[in-house]
Amino acid sequence: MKNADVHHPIFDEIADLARTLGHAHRLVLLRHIADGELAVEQLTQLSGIALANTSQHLQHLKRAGLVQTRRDGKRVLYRLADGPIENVLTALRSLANHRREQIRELINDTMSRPDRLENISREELVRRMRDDEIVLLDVRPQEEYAAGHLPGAINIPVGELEERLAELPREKVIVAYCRGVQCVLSADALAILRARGWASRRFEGGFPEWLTPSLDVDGMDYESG
Amino acid sequence: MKNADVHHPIFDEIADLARTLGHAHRLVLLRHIADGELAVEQLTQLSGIALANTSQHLQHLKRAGLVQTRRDGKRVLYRLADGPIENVLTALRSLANHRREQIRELINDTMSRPDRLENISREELVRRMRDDEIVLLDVRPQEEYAAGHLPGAINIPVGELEERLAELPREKVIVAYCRGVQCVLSADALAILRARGWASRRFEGGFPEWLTPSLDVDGMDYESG
DNA sequence: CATTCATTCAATGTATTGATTGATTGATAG
DNA sequence: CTATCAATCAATCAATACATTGAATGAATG
Repeated sequence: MKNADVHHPIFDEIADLARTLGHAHRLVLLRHIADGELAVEQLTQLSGIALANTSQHLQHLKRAGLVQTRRDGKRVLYRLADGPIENVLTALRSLANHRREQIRELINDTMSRPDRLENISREELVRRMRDDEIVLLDVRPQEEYAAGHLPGAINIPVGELEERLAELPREKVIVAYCRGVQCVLSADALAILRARGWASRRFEGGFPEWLTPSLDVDGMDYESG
Repeated sequence: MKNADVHHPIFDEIADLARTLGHAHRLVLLRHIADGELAVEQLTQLSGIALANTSQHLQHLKRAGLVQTRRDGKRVLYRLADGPIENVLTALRSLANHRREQIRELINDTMSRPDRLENISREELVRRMRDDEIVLLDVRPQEEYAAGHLPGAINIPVGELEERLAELPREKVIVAYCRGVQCVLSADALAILRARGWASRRFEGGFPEWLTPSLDVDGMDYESG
């Protein structure tokens, strides 16, 4: 027996639908439209999306059968199509909230035991990097990063951190590091990150500790083999 | 008052989630995983998706928090994460079904009055093209199409129609045309399209009628202005 | 500790998607 | 008929997403 039923075109149709919902602008537009019929320009004002762009997203929604239109003089009014559209939006929203809460718990775990757990050991670092639970953040100046850094680390100097927070994934724990124990860059970074709600920790030893594996590790050979 | 609350990051998070569901492969994988823990290779066999590709999609799902993993010997087992995931899938599926039914009604409308409505008038054609309800299909050979065709028409010669059906949108009525009343190409096309479940009609006059506006039109001037 | 198996990573090419700009269409008012 | 306003189209560019390939990792087995 082949697995023919699995390639059923319904999966493509559902995927198309989901992709249509896969853009914040379209979700915003849908939400407004759900409150009642609106013209394109009203929607641009409510949403702050540029006119032509709004029009394109609206037509995407129309193609997908999620909204319908009618003309009223010069204006084109958009309304929600019938069908269980709001169910889908509600379900998505509640799933997103569920995830948010889980992340919040993670943050609280970390923050309720502030200093004991602020530092992360090398073993935990390696393990959780492998399991993709954390993101390594190198907060040293760009030149130092270029000269060498921990594998997988992304580089955002502390000075630029505030404005580049968008580059960090919301659902992971951020582990910041800098030049080592005596360096305060990563501590500053933690302050910023925690103020903005990220779960964050510190790899205290920084780049130097990474280069000297024998300090607190038992039998792993990195460069000696 | 600004519309700041509208740019709430929750919209981005929901959009990310929706995009994750926006690919047929991931939906297929999710469906299988929902039946119980499965290893990557089992999933490749059930789904027919290439190994590395399966792995990538699975990791996409994991990043999005929809599945979780554990190791069992050499294998990595994927299971559904908790949270209202199945609600979302159910809601999406029922919305997709709703749309399917609407399309089916449309088809039945067309097919139950076969000959009366098989032909589409020029006015109806123009109006429904404008409202984006139909897709114009030119089934003549590629050279004739290149020499001139109706605005917006796509060209698929009848001979290639079977294998290129995927290029046609499922949710619109297909209007086929060819060289004119005495030409049977578009009639053949209709047979193929209807057998595959498309709502389809025929612009009987074909390309020639389009070029001679005065035949059955009242006051529109096309090339006489 | 070399081999094998399951999975993941990394790199590449290609296709899609989205934002932006300026031109165009459709409907109304003067 | 022309001017004006609302909306859409068309074209372009940058960014992203996917599939595919071959290499690399991690765990078990002999």
